[in-house]
Amino acid sequence: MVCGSDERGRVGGTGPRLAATPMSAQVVTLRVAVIDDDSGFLRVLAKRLDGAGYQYRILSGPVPAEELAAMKLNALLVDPSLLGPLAWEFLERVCGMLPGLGVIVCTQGATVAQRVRGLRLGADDWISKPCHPEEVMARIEAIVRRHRRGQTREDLGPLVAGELEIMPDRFQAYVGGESLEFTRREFELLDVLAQHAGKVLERDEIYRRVWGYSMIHGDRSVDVFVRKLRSKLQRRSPGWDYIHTHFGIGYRFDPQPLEPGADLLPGSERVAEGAPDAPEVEAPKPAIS
Amino acid sequence: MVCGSDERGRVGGTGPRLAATPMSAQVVTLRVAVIDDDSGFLRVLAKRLDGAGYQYRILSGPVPAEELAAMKLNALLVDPSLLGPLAWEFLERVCGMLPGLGVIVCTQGATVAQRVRGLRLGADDWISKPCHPEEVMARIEAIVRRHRRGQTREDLGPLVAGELEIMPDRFQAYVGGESLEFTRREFELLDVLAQHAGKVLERDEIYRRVWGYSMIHGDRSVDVFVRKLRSKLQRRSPGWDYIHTHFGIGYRFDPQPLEPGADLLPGSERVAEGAPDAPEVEAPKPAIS
DNA sequence: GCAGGGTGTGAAAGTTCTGTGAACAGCGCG
DNA sequence: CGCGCTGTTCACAGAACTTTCACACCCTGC
Repeated sequence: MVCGSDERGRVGGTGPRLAATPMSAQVVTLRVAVIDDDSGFLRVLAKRLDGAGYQYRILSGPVPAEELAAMKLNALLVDPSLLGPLAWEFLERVCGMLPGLGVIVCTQGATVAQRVRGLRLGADDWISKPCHPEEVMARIEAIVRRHRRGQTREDLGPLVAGELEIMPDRFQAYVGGESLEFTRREFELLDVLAQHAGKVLERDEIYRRVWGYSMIHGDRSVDVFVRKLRSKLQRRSPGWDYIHTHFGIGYRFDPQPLEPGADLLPGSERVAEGAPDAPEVEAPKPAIS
Repeated sequence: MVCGSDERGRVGGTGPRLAATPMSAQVVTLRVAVIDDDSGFLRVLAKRLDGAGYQYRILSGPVPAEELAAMKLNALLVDPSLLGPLAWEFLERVCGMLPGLGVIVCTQGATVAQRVRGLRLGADDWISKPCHPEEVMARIEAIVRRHRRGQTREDLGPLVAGELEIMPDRFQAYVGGESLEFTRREFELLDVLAQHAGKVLERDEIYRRVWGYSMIHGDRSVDVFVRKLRSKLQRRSPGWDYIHTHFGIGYRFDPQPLEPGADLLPGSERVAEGAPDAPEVEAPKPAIS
């Protein structure tokens, strides 16, 4: 059953929306962190960042990757020279944990080998000091732009699916005008799923889009929230199946009306498992759907 | 020459399959084009590109964006100095037209203003010559990696083979719009085979691509899964042979319609095949072919 | 034609994954 | 400070999937 749900579709809405940074700001406000301690460089750079209207934060020392994750950054500019010998480890850790973050190394006097290593560890760009702040800005923009590209465009218009109406601007979804009282995370999860309606999203992908960083192995948060969603959806919109499980992969949002009489169709009597004449080659295992 | 031999059913999509997810494909073959005429630079770069196993193409002059689009590239390395005054226009056009392409400018003696302009026009990186080829490689990788992140499998078009339609974004294959309910491994195996349609894949190679590591001697998993595939394929698409055995070697995916009269040969009297859903416990022994 | 190893098949045994209920921790609020 | 709400983590049972096994059968080489 290839989703016959044509009743999807954003209506209205315009500008792009970031997934990692669920801010609704129409104007693209980038969130940038700078790990550096060169006061002269910082001064001129800060001026440019202000001029561009970015939100930024200057950090003059190592910061745990978890903290960076909490900042919901778009880009990180870092001079590894003040991180000491742990710089490589830091870089690897940050890049691995925050695949959605643009990482730019900006330092003085690095060898080709060092630059290559940094880039291979996950850095997106490597700038050699001294450098012109405007070029730094342009590179930050290029990194962020590139990252956004390929990301599905999301717009802020309401999304209708089945009996459900998702309104991103209110962080809420409705059935028949009544709110389903989703919490923030629940809503974001639903929104992410609904934006990719019809497609199977892997757990890790879902996690990254909703939580903003990579899922650690064994985390069941996605499952738990899916249950919450299902529970609320089912209460307000029984008769529809919205979220389907794909074993070993993830979930797929695809509203489908449940046929009330589906189970009455053929011989109403339960075709017991012991049907003597059924060769039972391989029952059409009703995969979780 | 860039264009490889994957001129099969995959429709839509922007190039080779990615391994953004831990799915199949171990070897990621990037497709790169280089617009440059510096023979020395090209020589050493070509060596690196070969070493990395990339498919690439050297172009020594301007190429219309449409042509670049047709090459399904992952990245483009360009020296604007040989494009003359139209370089900026070219850059803007290419970047605007092919948002999925990573563009790296590599040229000699550019001013900060020029670099900034290039980056703002859409270039993803700007390298100053002279530069180390290894760094160029690392930057290409970084660009492509960055670009792939946050991307879903949406761009992977469906693959059509026989009556079968393989849809990577759903981890599922369909016949006549009906899902064959493949499990994850089954699907990955089918996908790997189908991507190399017509070619015989050795068991070990199949195993490595699907399971991700080397097969230990005596493992029959591939055989077992091939049986599952055949079973499901045969139920939904009788009349077609998809997977062929090559004794002592492995398997080959190659959809072939069965000729209705073919089974008249030996005494295999066909059980009524009228009902599509007939139990059909045992198909006429499929001669290994 | 025969022996030996490769392949098809069905089913049991073994793993991993998901649904679920509930405990636990952090936070803002009255 | 207790309370309600939210989000996270845990443990367990059942379901779904993989792997392993044994055996029949087929192919190839001698």
